[in-house]
Amino acid sequence: MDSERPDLGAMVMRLGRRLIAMEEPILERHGLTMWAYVVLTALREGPTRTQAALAQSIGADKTRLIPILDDLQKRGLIERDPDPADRRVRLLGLTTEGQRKQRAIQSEIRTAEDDLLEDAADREAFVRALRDLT
Amino acid sequence: MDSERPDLGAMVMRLGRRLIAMEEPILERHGLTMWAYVVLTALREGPTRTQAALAQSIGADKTRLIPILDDLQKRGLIERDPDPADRRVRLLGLTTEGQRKQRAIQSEIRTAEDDLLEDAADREAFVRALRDLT
DNA sequence: TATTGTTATACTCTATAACTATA
DNA sequence: TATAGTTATAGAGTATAACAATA
Repeated sequence: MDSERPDLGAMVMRLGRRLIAMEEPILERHGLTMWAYVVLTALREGPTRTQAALAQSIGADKTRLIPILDDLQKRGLIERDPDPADRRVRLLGLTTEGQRKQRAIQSEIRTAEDDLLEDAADREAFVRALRDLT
Repeated sequence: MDSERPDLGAMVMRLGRRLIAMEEPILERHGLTMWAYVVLTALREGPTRTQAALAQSIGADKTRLIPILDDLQKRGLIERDPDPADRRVRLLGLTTEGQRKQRAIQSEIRTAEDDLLEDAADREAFVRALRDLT
């Protein structure tokens, strides 16, 4: 391994900030925050049974989720209904409109990512290694 | 490029958090915060002429730097003297002890990073691409 | 008047603790 | 009593604005 390179953490975090800066204008055009998009993307994998489970899966606190879910629900992007079997629990899922929106945003982000990766040799290997590590 | 993968930003940020979690115990053993270590590492590249320039080079606000520099100076890890040619300016550099400390920490971090990268195929390509992108 | 560094203040993000409703 | 969700509050981290020293 190359012995004279910046710390991995520093490089990765710098790239992360760059990617987020790239995504932000896209999200803003769609009127969503980063966390709201993260929620839509997590729900796309499949519906979630409790808000606490969703919070954990995206690395957020359950209390942080609430205003985000309020907004997404108000805008008709998610469903959030009490579980008839245990009315303490809220069943969460994407609406058709929510699915459409998530796909539209992700597609724009993918295009921008591919642009950015153009600069890198070994970009297929980069993405493979990234998947292995996460 | 693989069409069914998580967003690059999500993966990169997740890896970044993992790397930081890995570095934190090392830094704690040395009694330094992440930002203090970032400052030592930036100064290792060579002395800096103004605090504002240092702040910008590490992506921090100049006001955030001040308590960090206060602490590093008090502990004898950096020099911070008014420039005789323009006494508004503080010349910043590592002391011998500061250099020693930075090298010791970086070496420990490198060892831990190499452990973590073991899990990934294509790790040389990964690091190359990461350098290209940052 | 402009610039470097510093201090004081405000703002944003996040987590902790207390509360409501169900079980 | 225990748990899911919610609300209220407090803390950390960060940025903005005002200030002091020097040019």
